Amino acid sequence: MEDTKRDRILDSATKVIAEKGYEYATISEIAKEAGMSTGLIYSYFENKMDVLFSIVVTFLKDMNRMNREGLQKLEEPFGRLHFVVNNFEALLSKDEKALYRVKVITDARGQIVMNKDEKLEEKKKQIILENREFAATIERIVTEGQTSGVFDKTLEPTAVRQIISGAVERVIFGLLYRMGNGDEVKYNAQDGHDAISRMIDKFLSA
Amino acid sequence: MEDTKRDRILDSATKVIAEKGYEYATISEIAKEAGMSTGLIYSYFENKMDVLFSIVVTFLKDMNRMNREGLQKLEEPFGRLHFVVNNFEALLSKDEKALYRVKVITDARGQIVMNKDEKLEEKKKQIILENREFAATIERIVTEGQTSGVFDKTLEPTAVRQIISGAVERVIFGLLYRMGNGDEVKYNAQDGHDAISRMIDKFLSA
Amino acid sequence: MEDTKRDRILDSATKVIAEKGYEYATISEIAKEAGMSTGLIYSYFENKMDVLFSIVVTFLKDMNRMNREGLQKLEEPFGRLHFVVNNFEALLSKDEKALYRVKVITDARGQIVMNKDEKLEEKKKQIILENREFAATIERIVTEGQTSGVFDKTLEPTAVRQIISGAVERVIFGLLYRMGNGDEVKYNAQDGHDAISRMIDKFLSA
Amino acid sequence: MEDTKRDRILDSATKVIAEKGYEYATISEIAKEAGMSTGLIYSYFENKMDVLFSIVVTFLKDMNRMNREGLQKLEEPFGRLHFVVNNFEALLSKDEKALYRVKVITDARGQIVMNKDEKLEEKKKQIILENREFAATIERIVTEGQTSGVFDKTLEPTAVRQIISGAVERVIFGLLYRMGNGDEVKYNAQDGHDAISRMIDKFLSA
DNA sequence: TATGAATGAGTCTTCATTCAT
DNA sequence: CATGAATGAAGACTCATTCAT
Repeated sequence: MEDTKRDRILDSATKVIAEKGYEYATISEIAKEAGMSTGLIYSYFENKMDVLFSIVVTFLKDMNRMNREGLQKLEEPFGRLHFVVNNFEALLSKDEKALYRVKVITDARGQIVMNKDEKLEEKKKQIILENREFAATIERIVTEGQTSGVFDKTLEPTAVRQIISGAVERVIFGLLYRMGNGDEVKYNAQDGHDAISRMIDKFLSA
Repeated sequence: MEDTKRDRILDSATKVIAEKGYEYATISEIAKEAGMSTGLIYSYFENKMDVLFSIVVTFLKDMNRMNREGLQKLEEPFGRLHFVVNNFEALLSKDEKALYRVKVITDARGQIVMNKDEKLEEKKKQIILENREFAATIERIVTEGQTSGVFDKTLEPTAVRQIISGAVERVIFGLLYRMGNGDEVKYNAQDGHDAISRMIDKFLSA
Repeated sequence: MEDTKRDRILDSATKVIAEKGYEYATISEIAKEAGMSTGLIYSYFENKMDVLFSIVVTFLKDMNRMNREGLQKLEEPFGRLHFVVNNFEALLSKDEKALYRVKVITDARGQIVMNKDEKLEEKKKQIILENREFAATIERIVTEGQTSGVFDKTLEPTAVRQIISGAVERVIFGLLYRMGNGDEVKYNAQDGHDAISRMIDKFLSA
Repeated sequence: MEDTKRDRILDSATKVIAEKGYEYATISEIAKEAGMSTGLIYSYFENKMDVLFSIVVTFLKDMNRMNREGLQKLEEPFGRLHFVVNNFEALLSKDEKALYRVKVITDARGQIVMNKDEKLEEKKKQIILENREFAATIERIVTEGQTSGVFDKTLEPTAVRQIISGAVERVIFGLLYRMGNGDEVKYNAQDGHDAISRMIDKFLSA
């Protein structure tokens, strides 16, 4: 029951933050969206930023767990890399509302580094740890692929990681903001996925 | 002289916003950084968001102008695409402080769509227009490259555009935040640039 | 309970605005006077001007209601006119603090016309409507009195209305500012009332 | 030459203050209206309130001087009273722009009492003195009229003074604000003047 | 647990006033 | 004299956070 409520807060927060941005998302609107009072949020979270961090932690933990479990059964470097990217995409867009997460996670990136709040130090560490695991996962796959000769050996693994995650994030962003900043996109979810797969295949091939 | 002062505000704002994020960047800190009083900022800009928008407009205009001028002399699709990416990178990282712009421009993306301020409507339109020009420039190069048979014809141009700009942005971000979220990078500016070039070459080749 | 609090704000505001004038009355002083925090005022009112408008609306509504109710039982033109004036006086000076209202309402007159705030448009309309009702009430009494031959037929009703309300307002002002601008008065509330009554009787008699 | 400039400031200030109210009238707008820089205003006046006070002083001095000069030749109480009222009206509405003065003087009434500015103490005293002279002038006429049996002896002179000045002020206000608060008037300047004359005649007659 | 009224620190923004030129 | 750029104090308003009920 309690967990249900905590999740409801996280869901509402994800939606509201994605729509307005972290700064303009108010606790009272998140509470209203979750159908509860503002006060209750503070019995589940330390403060507003804790909510943001919690969304990120949850996302990262889910992703890393999925990767740990699935990668055990996969050997082939390209297959492994696609698996990771698929998980990332899946978590970011498994349902309509979850699409919001991309925005929230982007928003959070800046906040995490800046955070000075003592009470969130623990959660910050978790995020850093999970981030590191995710980063290491990709880098390991790349390095292994390079060692085994399937991947281009001249590529710097952390650069590859940034290129792939940046590309994925932006492709999803494009789907999220059809609204109009002048850079609308013309692909759908499937097209976006295909384009990324192709990019990975070609980019990394030796 | 006046323009110097306006530029000084824009520079300080870029720095402060990049460091703290738009929401936590206060006008008074921007003013202090620029070595002037808060009031003076308001004789150069309508309000805080106007400052943000102005940074973006300046950046986009510079970039589009550089593209318009340079692309005239280039014929080859890959050369043209690299030229555009180089300009983007150059503007984002030509000097130490300019690196901040990536962060600011990312921050601004959310604010632009949300903006309701009547007084900034004109500037918002400019941003949308410039965004559109940039988007169109890349898409045109892609389409032309596909028509002439040098580029992979199965790729959707707007998806290509998102992939490339997302990748570039993230690679630069990686340089900016060496600080520690758990996803530190191990490349330098040159390595990053090379990785992107290679990605583009391989990704788009027919 | 809530209404008590709203009323407390209105009372404090009336006092502070009367003492300092609308411009120099600060929300924080009104709050202090009401024994609450500044923030709370904003959960009862849109903004500072809303507070001012609300005082006026309340006053005008009370007055018009009293007139509607009492005038039904009165036939004689002079009696009717005195009744309206008595109500006006009574509302303006029924207790020590209420005397402040004269000043506030005078202050508000300028603000109402100037107001551009969309959110207060509705309240502004109410004020205009109530003002119109009050004006119409006096004018009707005058016209009826003229038709029945008791009032001087050469007088323009709206001019009569201005003369009477201006006179009443100033007589009360005189009581309010015993303080010293050089135009102190020597009458008390009863004398002032009598002088006005006499003026009305003589001025309007055919 | 200097006096011309000072007068121009006073004129512009009168207009702007009447249109926006003292609080919303900015020095920079007054300066623009007067066709000069903000700084120059400060070589003619101590500060913003000094400008307001100076308008009032000028008005009061003019009025009292006119009364002193003209009343010498008049004997009859009613004639003397009408003369004073005519002067008041004339100064307030001799030309289109001068009509603004009513609003300014009303605005000023509150400010004068409140004023704490040491530098304006002298001017404040002048205003009080001139106010006192004006008040005394009317009161003297009333008392004399009562003594000689032409005026109603039961009327308290200061109450009479308030009634008359309030009535005149409001009648002129009605002409000034045709704009719409719900209490529009239907008389013109001549009608208004006539109504007041009649009121005085009837009100004061023994 | 749950509520939401109440708090008040923190920011943007305005504008009277000054002063270097 | 005259300018208007520059200052910075002051105040409206927001909203995360608390806590009595």
